Amino acid sequence: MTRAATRPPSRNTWQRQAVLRTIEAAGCHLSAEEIHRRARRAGRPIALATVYRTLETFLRTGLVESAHIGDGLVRYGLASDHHDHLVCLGCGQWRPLEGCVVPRPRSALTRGFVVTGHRLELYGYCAQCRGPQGRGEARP
Amino acid sequence: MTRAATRPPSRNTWQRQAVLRTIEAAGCHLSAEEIHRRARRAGRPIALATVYRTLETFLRTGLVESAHIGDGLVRYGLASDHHDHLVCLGCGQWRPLEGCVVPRPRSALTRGFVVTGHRLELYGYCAQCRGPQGRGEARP
DNA sequence: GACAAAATGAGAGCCGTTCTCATTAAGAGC
DNA sequence: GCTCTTAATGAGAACGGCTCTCATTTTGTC
Ligand SMILES: [Mn+2]
Ligand SMILES: [Mn+2]
Ligand SMILES: [Zn+2]
Ligand SMILES: [Zn+2]
Repeated sequence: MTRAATRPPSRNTWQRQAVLRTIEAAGCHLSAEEIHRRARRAGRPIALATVYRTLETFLRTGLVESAHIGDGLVRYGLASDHHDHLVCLGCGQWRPLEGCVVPRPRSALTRGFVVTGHRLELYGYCAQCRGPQGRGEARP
Repeated sequence: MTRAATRPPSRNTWQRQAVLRTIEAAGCHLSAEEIHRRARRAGRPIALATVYRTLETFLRTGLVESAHIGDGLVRYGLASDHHDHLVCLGCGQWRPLEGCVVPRPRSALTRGFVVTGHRLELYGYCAQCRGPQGRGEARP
């Protein structure tokens, strides 16, 4: 028989390094295709499927976090200490907010429910999308 | 020339009634396909595209609200006053919380960003899933 | 009832994501 | 360094939720 499983299989490929570097370099969460495009531009041509697989791996590891904004794209970013997010309804930008805005809810409200965490997205419009005089079409 | 536009065009079809009745009858938010299935089972065969179009119309009207849970499906439910949600990491239950827990964020934190709304999910475990001794697998 | 156009049905098309499988190459062991 | 096992990759097909197209039906108005 062959060798028994020892540790979680994980190989250090340049593709994984490229994906991680791309995510680190970005100031906000990126879609898979955007990560693909940037990683590709910054180095060797990597396959889109590899990007997806790598992101999946990083999610399992806890290295990155993912989020659905509502436009059909999943965004990926470095997982760090807890923080809430600002989401621009104009351009879809997904950016971290400094710290946490949510107070511990009074247990009277959560009857029987033990709260272990939360996820908050603040919706609105960034400076560019609000524009000079403040245009901004609402997206429900 | 023809008559000028007077009011927002909206016709009262049995399909729209069926979709609304289905959503009202459900105690929770449903996916478009689930609404399609139920409406269909409860009456005449309605087209999936019609369900989507009707939901879009209801969203514009403000009759229904939509939400992404994170599994790639959009869920639709009756729009009511704003409320946050409790999500059980054990059973996936998604239930409304009385009122809103989120304070207006200090503008110092949101530099240049105009906040128009938010979405908050409190994660944790419901009474059943906490159980007698408190089992409960985490969902990232 | 006649009419204009909103709304529908059926299915093709779109697009982000996942899967398949032949090929490559990372890491363990020598 | 070389060999070997198999994790990982690349290329493209497949998948699935959603949207679009267009001929046809139906609504609301006159
Ligand atoms: Mn984040
Ligand atoms: Mn709700
Ligand atoms: Zn913006
Ligand atoms: Zn539960």
